[in-house]
Amino acid sequence: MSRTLPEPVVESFDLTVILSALADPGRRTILRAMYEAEGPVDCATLVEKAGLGLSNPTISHHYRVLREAGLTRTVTEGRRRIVHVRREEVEGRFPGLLGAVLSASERDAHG
Amino acid sequence: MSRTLPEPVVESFDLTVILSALADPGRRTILRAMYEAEGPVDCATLVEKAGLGLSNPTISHHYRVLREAGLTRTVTEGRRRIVHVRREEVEGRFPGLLGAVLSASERDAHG
DNA sequence: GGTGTTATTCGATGCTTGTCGAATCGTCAC
DNA sequence: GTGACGATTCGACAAGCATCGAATAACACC
Repeated sequence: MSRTLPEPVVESFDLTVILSALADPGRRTILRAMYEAEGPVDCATLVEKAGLGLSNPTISHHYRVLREAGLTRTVTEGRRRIVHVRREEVEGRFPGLLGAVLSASERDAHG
Repeated sequence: MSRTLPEPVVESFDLTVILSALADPGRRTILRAMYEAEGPVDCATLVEKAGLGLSNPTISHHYRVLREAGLTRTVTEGRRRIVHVRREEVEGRFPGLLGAVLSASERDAHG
């Protein structure tokens, strides 16, 4: 069976939590890779694509932070985790925020 | 004499530092008050306007974080500190970012 | 110079965070 | 079942951060 991991509803998004999540360069790299991939991707592929030199526990931790902030959705699919960015919801709640941060992340030297 | 307190040049802005600075609700409140005030304001007036219940050392610390991130400029003027947001510079480096965060901050329950 | 004002620095404290190794869990394939 | 795989959880650690009270600094004004 596939199930969606715990995540906040859009009404309870907290800007402090979201910005804290975005304040980490590793998480921004993950998020950008997820954003550029069109449609859902599994974690392993994404991590490889992002190419950050972090251990699995750390990456798993970052996925959780992003998800609990409301930025991403994770669905279990067999032993994979399929992830994607909750674009419309984030955009509806905080218009322009995600786009601005991600394009800023491209310009920034450290991602 | 009036002098400008240490601040980074726009080329060395670091997105991680900027987002970390923006991730604190107190700092966002200060920044929003500074942004809404047209033209430079002194710290005392601004703090009163912002109305956050924090001690002076803490507020001073927040001013410093904002300044060292490159978001604000502080100029000493007698015993006052005149502050303002470095709008054009931030906008030139990370377009849309500041506006998105500040308008998000207005929508957010916790600032 | 002495005094009050404005803001910073110092030192301490408690909390949070990023990171990892080891152990664990759920799932698929054989 | 047994093993391998993908990912999470647990426990720990060092680093960073927000906060405050007390002390300090810079300045204006009489």
